[in-house]
Amino acid sequence: MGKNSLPLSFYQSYDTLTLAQKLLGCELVHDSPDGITSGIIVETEAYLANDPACHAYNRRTARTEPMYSQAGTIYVYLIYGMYQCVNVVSNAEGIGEAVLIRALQPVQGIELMHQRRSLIETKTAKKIKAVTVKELCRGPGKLVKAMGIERDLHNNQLLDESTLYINKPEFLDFEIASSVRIGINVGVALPYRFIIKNNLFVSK
DNA sequence: CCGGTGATGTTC
DNA sequence: AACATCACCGGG
Repeated sequence: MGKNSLPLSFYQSYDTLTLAQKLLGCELVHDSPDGITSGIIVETEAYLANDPACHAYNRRTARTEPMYSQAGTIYVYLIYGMYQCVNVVSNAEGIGEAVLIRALQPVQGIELMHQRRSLIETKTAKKIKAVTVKELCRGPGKLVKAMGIERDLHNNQLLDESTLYINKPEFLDFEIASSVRIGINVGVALPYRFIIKNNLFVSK
């Protein structure tokens, strides 16, 4: 928390495709009761209002309503019954767009991230094999688990008095590469995925 | 490869 | 009320 965190005006200053790139190199921080965890954002995807892969595409419902609120709002959703993903809402109020955070390079609270990732919530709660630091936040479901992001953050804002916020860029000198997005069936040709080129913490 | 898992949106 | 869909992950 403090002077390094991005103000709402930052999220409001760019269109969604630009914001998805501007967030690369910034530090996502979660100040939870268990401790602080954080990581550099190394991979994002943009979801636009005219984009069939976007949850808010031709839909304005209870679930997608936060996507229509002001930029800097947090959109968390359940996917495949088991995993949560976190998005930064973008663009003006009334336009349903967001940026999905897909991978982090862990910085703070790495031990806590390991603890959170070490169990899966099956009936048996059996242990999964040990993960390396590189694997801790490599994927949208994994990073939400490692960061301890819960559904209660949904529809909150990324203010510095929030428990979840984003700091100004830690990395400044890098190249951005773009590609098609992962795991979707529509809008497959759109090059709306952005990564820090040559970063080892990007997902496959 | 393939199945687990449950909310959501759409259709009937 | 029933069904198809899904911005994922881990086991094999």
